[in-house]
Amino acid sequence: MTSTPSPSKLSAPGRRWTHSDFATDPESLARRLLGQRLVAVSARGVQRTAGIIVETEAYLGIVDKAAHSYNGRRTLRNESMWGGPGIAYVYFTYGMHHCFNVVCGNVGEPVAVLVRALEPVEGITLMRRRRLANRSRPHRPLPERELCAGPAKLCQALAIDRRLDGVDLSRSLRLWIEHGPNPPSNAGTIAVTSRIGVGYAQEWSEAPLRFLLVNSRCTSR
DNA sequence: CTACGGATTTTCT
DNA sequence: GAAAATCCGTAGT
Repeated sequence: MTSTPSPSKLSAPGRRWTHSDFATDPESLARRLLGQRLVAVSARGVQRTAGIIVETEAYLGIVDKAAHSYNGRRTLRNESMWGGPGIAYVYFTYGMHHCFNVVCGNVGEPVAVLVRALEPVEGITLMRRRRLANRSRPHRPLPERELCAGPAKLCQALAIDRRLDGVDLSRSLRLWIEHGPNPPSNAGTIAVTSRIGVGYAQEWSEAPLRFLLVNSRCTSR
């Protein structure tokens, strides 16, 4: 009976990602995050929202003109990019939006993966309420597939903001990743394209660093 | 379905 | 002072 491997030691659904799971290069992590579950708990610990990650982008750090840490740029805003594997990097942009990244790589290496879209799984009613707040009326009905179909949309739906910048995803009670029902070897269903919204990055704007689950209806485009 | 312009304010030059 | 890892509403195909 001891010779039977326990599935829970591999990637059992629901098991939380640990520190070492994040310690890999951004391209590998961007692929491996697809199919995994992002879970957020409200500040008072009551409301829980979650979704399956269906779209990611890798940001390669010092060499990557599209990365906030390009050329070693280190400021108050992007300090979390140096926090090491498993740290959340949440930034504010365009005067009104938040985006959520998972820092990875080696300790002190400013590389990360932007989570761009989720398939909603838990707390869908709450997600819809949050997404409809602060919108001009009248508005058209908001289909479930659009609740988290974009990096700022998912932050709104899961109430991720700068208060979660710098938290440790392997230890936080507010934000973490759980192993999804599918193993990372779902490579056949992954499409790769250039990254969105980084036209300023010249030759790096075309790099194939965006990853999507082809069969998902919840991606950003 | 695609295309475009405005919103809105932090952040860094 | 300018840009920003975006989104939404409107207009058109």
